[in-house]
Amino acid sequence: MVTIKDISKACGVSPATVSKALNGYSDIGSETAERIRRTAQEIHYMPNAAARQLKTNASHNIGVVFEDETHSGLTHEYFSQILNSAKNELEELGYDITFISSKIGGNSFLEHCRYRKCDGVLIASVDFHSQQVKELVHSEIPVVTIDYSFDRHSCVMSDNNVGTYELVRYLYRMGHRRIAYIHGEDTLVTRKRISGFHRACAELGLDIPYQYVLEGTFHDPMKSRECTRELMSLDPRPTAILYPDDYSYIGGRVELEKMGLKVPNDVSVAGYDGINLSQVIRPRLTTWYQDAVRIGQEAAKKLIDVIEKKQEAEVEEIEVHGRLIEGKSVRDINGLNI
Amino acid sequence: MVTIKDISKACGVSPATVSKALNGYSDIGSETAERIRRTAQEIHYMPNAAARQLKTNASHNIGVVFEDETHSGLTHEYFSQILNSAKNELEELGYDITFISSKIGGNSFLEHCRYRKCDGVLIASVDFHSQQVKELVHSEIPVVTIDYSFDRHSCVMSDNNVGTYELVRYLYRMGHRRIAYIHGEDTLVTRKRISGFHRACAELGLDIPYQYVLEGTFHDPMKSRECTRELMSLDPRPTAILYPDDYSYIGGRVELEKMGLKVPNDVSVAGYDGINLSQVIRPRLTTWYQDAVRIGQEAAKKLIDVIEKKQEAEVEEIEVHGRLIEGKSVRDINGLNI
DNA sequence: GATTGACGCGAAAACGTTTTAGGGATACCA
DNA sequence: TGGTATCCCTAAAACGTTTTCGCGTCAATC
Repeated sequence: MVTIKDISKACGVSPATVSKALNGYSDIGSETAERIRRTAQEIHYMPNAAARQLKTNASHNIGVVFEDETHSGLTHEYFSQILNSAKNELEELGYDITFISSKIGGNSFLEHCRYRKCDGVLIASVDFHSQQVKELVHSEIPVVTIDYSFDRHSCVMSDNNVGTYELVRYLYRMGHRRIAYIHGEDTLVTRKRISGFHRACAELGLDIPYQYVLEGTFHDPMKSRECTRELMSLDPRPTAILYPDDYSYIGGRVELEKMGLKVPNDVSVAGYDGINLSQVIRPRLTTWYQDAVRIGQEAAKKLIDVIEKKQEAEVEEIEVHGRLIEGKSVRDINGLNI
Repeated sequence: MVTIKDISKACGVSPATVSKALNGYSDIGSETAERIRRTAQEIHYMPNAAARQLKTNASHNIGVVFEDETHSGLTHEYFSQILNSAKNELEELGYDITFISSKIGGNSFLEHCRYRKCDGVLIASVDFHSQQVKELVHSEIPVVTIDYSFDRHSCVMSDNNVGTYELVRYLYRMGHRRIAYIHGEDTLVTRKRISGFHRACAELGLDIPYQYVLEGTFHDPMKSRECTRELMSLDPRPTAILYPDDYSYIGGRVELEKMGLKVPNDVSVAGYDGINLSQVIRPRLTTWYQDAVRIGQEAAKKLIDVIEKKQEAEVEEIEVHGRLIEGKSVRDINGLNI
């Protein structure tokens, strides 16, 4: 392995000088610095991350907490995209990422982070109420969360309130008045969405019966099949259903087919997320697109920001705007007597 | 930060003794060792990974090379599952994983690995012909590949030859004789599958016209739409189509619907992979299940094996068995005059 | 000619571990 | 008694960096 000493010998200077030259210190003569840099290139010098970390106490390593118990973290298109985009952004900034699990270097997220000396942590797709997560958030390590907000910590999420608000308004414009909503389990995101739902209903003067609003589960086709069946056995039936996410709709759809109902002729539907899949199935799904790529980027940038100017990087709740994707899954029933 | 010295002071022994006790060396008295371990627990000692790595030259860190240029790595269900399962297995064995990119610590995969001192590397879902990958494979770093095989290196893949072989036989049993095959781009996996296809055809005495075998692209619904259209405009039409993977079928399906053809009444189809999605759509897809979880596990175990007994860990090509998932997408046309 | 400041560089300590080589007890054997 | 084996433990060096502090040189200024 080629070290700083090899360069120092080759150039006839001290190791200290090499280190400084390579790190761009100003107290090294410009031609010396140039010579050192050239030599480093030539003999393929590669700094030793461990040694550097030992001295500087900075690992240039970002921990990522993704739920893996349910195995829904990495195989979840929305979260995968976020992770992928955060990863790209972090690499751009010179940081690696390490998956944090509670099994390594101790038995909690925090201990794993300490063991690897993560400069910061990104938390997403996880049970935010768990003791482990709380412990991590309240530790000395900079943290940015995605789709959840803790006091005194920055977070990134999409405009959930606006999303359902606009979806409802869209359905209304298409003539729908009996709008059902299967929402996700109780999380901050869900609460914002429900609030957007009610806000729109209030503004539009819609009086939605409580049976039309059901608690489902995110990313769970089976649960949404149940809910769909329940909704469609009400009298009167809803003319449109809002699903908690696109993937859940896939389940609901099976149930609708089973009942002999066609989308959108017999019932209109809309999803949430705007994953690729939703635009590949037929009819193309009308849905609210969450810009997962931007969410990942913003989270990464904010985290680095917090790490680098620790003292006072502004604590903020970054909202990433989504947009309506108009598919073919909502029927215009204006004028029809339904 | 609490170090080995704090323990040594608290216990009145030397740092060396602490280190040995904690690492289970046999030349430490049992009650001393016990006392040291207890103290370590009490004051929440956490070894410093960087310092340890600097001394031992082992990082307990595994590099993972996943393609991200096409962004199909992390959002690809099959590969995500492999990654997730490899990650779990590696964590079980005390290893962390780090995503390797060519942007950090130099400008190639190899340099990044060296910078982070990865003990080994897992390569999957990547252009195996690229210079970067070759350089990495031929370096001093232990490597295990997934779905591709290099000389003198172990690899893991599923029984691709058997997969298509059995699919064809299944279609044959269901009465199909005009079987079309859209395969993936030219890779080792594809070649094995094509060979399985022809082997079955030969055994069954099927004479498949060359127009029935088309080169598509893995995981690309659009490309498979094209191919589907091409196949269905042939005369005579195939009665069954084998797709390169489940996800690709989603595209083909749209084209079939557009042509007014129903699955499986008008045409039978089968996929490959057995991802969740394929069992959630209707009709449920008949497909060959690749055991991504086992693939990830085996790859992880093999890699650690190579790392730990470097000299002669057996070089092997590990084949993970899949199985047929019988959905509803293939019609039994025995006796029908088609 | 003396003083000062800027500039360019190096010595050495430090980060927290692991590991080698050996030292002091104690016990056992001849 | 002396030798030797066994057991427990330690001193100290080493891993490859970074960084503080100070030193020498040279030019400019008084």
